[in-house]
Amino acid sequence: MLFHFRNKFPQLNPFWDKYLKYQKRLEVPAKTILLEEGKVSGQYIFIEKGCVRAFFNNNGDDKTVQFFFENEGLTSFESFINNVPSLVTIETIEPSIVCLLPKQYVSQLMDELSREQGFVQMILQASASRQTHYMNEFVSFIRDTPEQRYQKLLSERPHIIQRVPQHYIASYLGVSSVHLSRIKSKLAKGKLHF
Amino acid sequence: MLFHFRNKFPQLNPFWDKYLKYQKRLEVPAKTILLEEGKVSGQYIFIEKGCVRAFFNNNGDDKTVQFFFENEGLTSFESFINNVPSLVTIETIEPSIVCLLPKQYVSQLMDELSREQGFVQMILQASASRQTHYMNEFVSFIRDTPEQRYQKLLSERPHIIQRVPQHYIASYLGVSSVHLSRIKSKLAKGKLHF
DNA sequence: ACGTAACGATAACATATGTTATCAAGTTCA
DNA sequence: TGAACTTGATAACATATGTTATCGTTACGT
Repeated sequence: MLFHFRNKFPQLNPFWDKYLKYQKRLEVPAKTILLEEGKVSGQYIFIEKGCVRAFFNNNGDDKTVQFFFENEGLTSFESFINNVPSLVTIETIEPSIVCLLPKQYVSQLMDELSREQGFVQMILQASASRQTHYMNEFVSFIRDTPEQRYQKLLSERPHIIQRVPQHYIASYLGVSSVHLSRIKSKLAKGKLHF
Repeated sequence: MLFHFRNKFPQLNPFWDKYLKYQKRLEVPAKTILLEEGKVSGQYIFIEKGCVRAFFNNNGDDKTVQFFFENEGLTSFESFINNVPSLVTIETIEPSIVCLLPKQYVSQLMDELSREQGFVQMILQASASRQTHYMNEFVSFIRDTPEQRYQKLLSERPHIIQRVPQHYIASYLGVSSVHLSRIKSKLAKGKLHF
């Protein structure tokens, strides 16, 4: 969220910069859990290098909700703001370097910013955008077949398919990894018209 | 959104009340479209009587996203805030009485409120809650079978099943109306163990 | 360097769900 | 009142997707 703001409202950069020094820079291996489902989020996470996913657990298998890459920031927003247990686990996919900013500083920063002109408008817009994003994901999930969703991913966000193991992508698309294999092989055959 | 705020922050009631007089009260039949997919939302909708649904269209058939009843307020949030085309259509299900507050007044009200202490916190919390709601819907959509989702609806929000035609419920659950019939008949049989 | 785990493809089978068509009951409206 | 529409159930069939198991390849830790 924070970084999202930063990109969209560069005039506020001085405020962000004041808090850079409170970030804890951490080098972690793949499959490191940064926030566990059911725990309250206590820090804002910025990805300097690597990638992570957010997922929730269902019995043994899990469903991936979103992927994040370099220069993106994230947290379990609702958990962070409302002090409630997070619905998702956040876990690194690759060995990564992350910067963590404890919640107390984020709150301080928010307080400071809230006295700036136009901040409410900014918050509202950012919230609305985030909501649009989730809504679009949801709509696509319902409207499109897994095959269409895979093709969209392939054309619109190919870096995900390149970097993320296939079973995570399968769980993101909402199918079993076996079925994703089927989809891929079907698409591959479609191209071999010689 | 507005009414949601009102319930949660009664100390701000005086502000809301100032704008009541700008609301346009409208009596409309069932199947009246209050906001069309693709159009920009220009007003906040409050339901005095009746019920409405939000849905998006896919080819001919549509997918219901949410139901709203008496004393609830709604708008296509992202469209309203960011002046972008709405992803959903909003339509009455029953003959209803709705109150519409044009966007300009909502903006004015927001400006006024934004000077109040704690408003930013309130906005953030409300955004986070809304996000949690959609996330929960999404999670349930993925995690639960249509049958489980129907049973949840039955136990947690029975008024929906009582008042809303079955094919809307089917589209909300993400199945065909035929399949919802199957689910219902299966559940009915399960109860007849004599 | 070796053993183990992770990853991905494929086959065979089971199940869930969609589609189309038909029928019956209830509602609405001219 | 009667015709048209809405709502809901059911059957028959087609398709999509899940599950389990097997196999080969690659990556990784000790």
